[in-house]
Amino acid sequence: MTESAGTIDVLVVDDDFMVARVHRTFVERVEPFRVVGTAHTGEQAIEAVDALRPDLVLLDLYLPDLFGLDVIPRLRTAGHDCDVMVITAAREADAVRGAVRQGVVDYLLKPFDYEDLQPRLERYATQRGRLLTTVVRGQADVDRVLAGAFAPPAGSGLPKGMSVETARLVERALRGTDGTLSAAEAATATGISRVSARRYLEYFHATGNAEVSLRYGTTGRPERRYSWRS
Amino acid sequence: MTESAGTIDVLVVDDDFMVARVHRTFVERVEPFRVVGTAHTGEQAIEAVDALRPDLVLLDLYLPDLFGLDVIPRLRTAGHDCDVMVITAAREADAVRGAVRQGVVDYLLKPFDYEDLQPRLERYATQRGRLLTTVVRGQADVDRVLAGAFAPPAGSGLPKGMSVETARLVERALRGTDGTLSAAEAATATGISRVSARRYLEYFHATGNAEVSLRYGTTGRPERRYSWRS
DNA sequence: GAACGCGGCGACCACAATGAACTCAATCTC
DNA sequence: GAGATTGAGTTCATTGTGGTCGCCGCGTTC
Repeated sequence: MTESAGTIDVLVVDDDFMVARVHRTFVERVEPFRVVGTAHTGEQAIEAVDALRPDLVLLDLYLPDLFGLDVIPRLRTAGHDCDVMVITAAREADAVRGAVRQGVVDYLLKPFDYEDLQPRLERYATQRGRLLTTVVRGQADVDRVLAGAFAPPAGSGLPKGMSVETARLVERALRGTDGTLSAAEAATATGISRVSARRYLEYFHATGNAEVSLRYGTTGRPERRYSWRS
Repeated sequence: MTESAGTIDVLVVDDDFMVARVHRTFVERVEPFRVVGTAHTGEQAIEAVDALRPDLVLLDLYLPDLFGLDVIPRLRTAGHDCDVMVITAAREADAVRGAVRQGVVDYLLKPFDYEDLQPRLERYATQRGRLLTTVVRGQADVDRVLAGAFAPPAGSGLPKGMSVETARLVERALRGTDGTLSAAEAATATGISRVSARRYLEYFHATGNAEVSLRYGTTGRPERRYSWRS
């Protein structure tokens, strides 16, 4: 929802007016984030989420009226599916555990610099972009979402050093054969080198599109045989 | 490793009576888990958590009265800090994303075997034990908690000379048999050589995942027989 | 048109599994 | 009880594949 065409709307929650202001300027220096509002109490935060529908809430835990973590279930009950990033001085292990249990996307300790916040926002942005295009075919895809790891191709999400054309070529070769293919066989089948074939096959394995099994019996190192997964 | 404390109380939630029964037996086969109750609807689940105070809830998403994910904020609002592991046939990307946003500890797709559930429960148990003894001194500790939430692929730190695939193969063979296996039997069962089989079995023994007993009586050197340990 | 970035390739090194040869600790034979 | 027997544990050179490094051609940019 809220497909604000790329931008990520942020609500800043901190009881200290000056601190909230600093957070705001920090966030707005990072693309494609945009601060749509500020709140200074838990109740204000809930109202603000209701009104502004942000994608992400930067949440302090020490608020005058509520403990920050108690704000989150209130949001969920109200049907909001925004993400939450905790920014707080709270170092209690219980607070961190509770935050993880509530599914916060990150937990940043005060005091912090712009250099601390910026990479975390960027990590969130890329991770968010991946999730929005994820297709769940099996357990491997689910595990990838949980681990926050790579996403399936789904277009141009290929890592550097790989091209869509070659990927399609290898994919077709792998689909074409009954049974399994080794890296060398895939190479001769596609006409590309063994090294490249192996790189793409291993990529398919990492993304969960291919399954790999080892064949023993011959002397020498065992052979990795790949098969496409539906 | 890490038998930090007592048992972990589990509530099983599934609308299908038979399925809930199966989950129950699966869970009780894993130390130190104990099933303290079963629920078949969302409302039942909430009442059961209220009454039984479990540490972990195995939650199906397709429930007759509520969507499973809507159960979680109800629990949080009621002040329960139990963990949730989703076990469902729901493959919608929205369901997975929503589950992550709610902070579930794992998400397992049906149908599944005991061999699928068991390592996930064990991972949860060790992670839980680790969290309970964590002291937060700085950002690095917080990051470790966040990363460790899902990170370890359950056995990635193998020594040189061994491969994860072969390790998994031997592990499955060892788990599969009732009773015990010798190195030679494991070799024929897996299709690898006796030497390799023994190397992995001995590794499992060294890491505490397998128990070893000697069998005498036959002429010749006594035989080391391995059995898997939970 | 020179400099740069990117993807594929050949060559080389590392590695995991193998099987033969060897060692070892039990039982068997006398 | 000493030595032969036996079958499992242990070592090691061999081997063919996995994996990496740097080069090269090609398209793109300034």
